[in-house]
Amino acid sequence: MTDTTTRRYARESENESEDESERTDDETLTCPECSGTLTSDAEHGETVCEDCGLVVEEDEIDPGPEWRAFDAREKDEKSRVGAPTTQMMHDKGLSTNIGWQDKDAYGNALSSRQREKMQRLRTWNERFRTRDSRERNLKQALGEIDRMASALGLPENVRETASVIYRRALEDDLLPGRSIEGVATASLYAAARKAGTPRSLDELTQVSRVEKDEIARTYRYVVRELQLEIEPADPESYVPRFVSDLTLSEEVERRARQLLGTAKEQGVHSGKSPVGLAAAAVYAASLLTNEKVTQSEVSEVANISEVTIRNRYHELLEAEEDIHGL
DNA sequence: ATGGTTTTTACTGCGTC
DNA sequence: GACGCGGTAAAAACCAT
Repeated sequence: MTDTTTRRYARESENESEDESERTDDETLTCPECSGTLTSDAEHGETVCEDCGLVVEEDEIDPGPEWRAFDAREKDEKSRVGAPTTQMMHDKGLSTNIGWQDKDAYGNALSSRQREKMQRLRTWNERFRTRDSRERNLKQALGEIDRMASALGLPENVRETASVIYRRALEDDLLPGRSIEGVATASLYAAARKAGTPRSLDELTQVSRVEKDEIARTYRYVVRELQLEIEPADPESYVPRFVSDLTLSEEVERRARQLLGTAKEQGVHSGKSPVGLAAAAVYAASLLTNEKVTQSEVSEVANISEVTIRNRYHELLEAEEDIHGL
């Protein structure tokens, strides 16, 4: 479950991508406390920082099987159940599905009489499955979330989180007076930020059927009502995306993070838009590493004005100098 | 609504290829 | 002459009050 977690923000450069071989299915993240590497441990249901031991998430449920199978035949023999539950389907994937093939459990064709019966059952089952408005509501919203998430290239776990948020909004009766679309978009926006793979409101607006103002308004509302704790986006979380969109090296990414780090220590960053800071850091880093990109290129991928980049990157470089001046 | 802050828009001047 | 860059002033957007 924990393997499709947040996008991987490569921050290593010392250990030359060697020791990856052992646990390739564990995506690496960084610890919020000491920025060490996080390791997810499905058996204990925890995500732990290797350096400081901080347990980031507890009590995750491992929906996988408790047995191991070494080939397809064993898997067939040991498996007793269907697919794991998922928040991404409106009924968590738990409802009954009647197969479309007119075959019985042994694969034999059904008599015409039985076929008619099955057809009626299918109809009724479908009606019950999506009967009350809540379920239909959810169905539509989750579809939207899925659509927007893939348009924005957001990983599956973000969609799951968005689904959970939406579900809670629905349960707390936050929907009346607000559009399904709006709440769905707001949920996704919140989920992306929470997962450390933020997308700007502008980006959300591009894929949503709802106006920017409404998204922002609904987002604030949902966050307040559900008491979601979402810190302001960390500029660093935008860096990898910009770097890769501009096809720059790891080195640039490292420098950019470093610049943002010192800027943070100096407190230069408060009140400024995280996106602007990230863009400026990437630009400044590209200068420092002789992999120059133009301001307009950066402004393009970051959706930020060149003026802002200029202002910010001066401040970043000043902060850097002040540190060295000590 | 209001005022303070930040970002954007638009424009200008300078140096380089 | 086009392009990249820096700077500025005024407008627009944003946020807390």
